[in-house]
Amino acid sequence: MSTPHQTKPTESEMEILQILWEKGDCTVRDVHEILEKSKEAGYTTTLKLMQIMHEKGLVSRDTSSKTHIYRALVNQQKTQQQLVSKMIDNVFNGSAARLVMQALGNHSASKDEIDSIKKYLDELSKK
Amino acid sequence: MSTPHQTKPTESEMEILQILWEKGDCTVRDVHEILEKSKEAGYTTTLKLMQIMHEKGLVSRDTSSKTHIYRALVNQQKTQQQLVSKMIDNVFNGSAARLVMQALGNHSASKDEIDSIKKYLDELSKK
DNA sequence: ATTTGATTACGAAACAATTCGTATATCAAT
DNA sequence: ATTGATATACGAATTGTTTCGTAATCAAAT
Repeated sequence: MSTPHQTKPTESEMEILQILWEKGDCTVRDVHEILEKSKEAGYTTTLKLMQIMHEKGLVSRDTSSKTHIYRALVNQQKTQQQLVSKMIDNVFNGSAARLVMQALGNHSASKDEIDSIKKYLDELSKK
Repeated sequence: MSTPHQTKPTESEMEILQILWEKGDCTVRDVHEILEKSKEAGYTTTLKLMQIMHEKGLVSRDTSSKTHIYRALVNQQKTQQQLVSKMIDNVFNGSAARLVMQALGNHSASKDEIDSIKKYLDELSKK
């Protein structure tokens, strides 16, 4: 019995998954309105993407009413893990530590974030 | 004066850049032989990829002898930063901390690695 | 000089991702 | 019933990536 090999979501698909993970059940319009804030896109483009995601099994779809309701089917943690692992391999030659430092070296991490990571590392060390 | 907008390398291009960053100057055959260890690929496929990378300005090419010599033109740190930033946005909703924890939560990080990250974080905090 | 082997050049096929126009269906308001 | 607004379905164009076959070129060995 083999796991049904989950194919890696594309960038556009990730944008949509983010929204579904946060909001839960969504119509195409729900998703599209959020997407529009950060991106130029036609409605039917978003629709088509979500239909394809359904074909791929990334999302479920409730078609009982005229307006379909979508929901993420793939797990957020698992998907993130999958993508991070790939990046560690493909970009950082297998070293998780180097990825971490690169991610933190940037301005992007705030003092609070750094503290919470420290705490997390302490937890890890204990084991 | 605008920066010459460096387009994000594809996965295959990253595989090749990794090799060039490590080895320095390489012929197509050099690269191909290393690539073959971890991947099925024809020689002309590798050649074509490197030619395209040259067109894109990712690598330089010395054609003074019959066998051309390639070298990475893009900076390793900058490229990694670019890809990590994109992933933080696209996969982790802008939170570097969450990416870091995801990367570390995995089996992958050893005790030594964790310690070196801690040290790094202390340096960061001081500023 | 000819052959052999390795190299680059070129083009095209195969595939995947993205975008959107147009057609069709449904429902609610008139 | 008709209209208008909104939804999905479908197909196709566009663009980017990957793959590789074939031809042309060159150099070394015979």
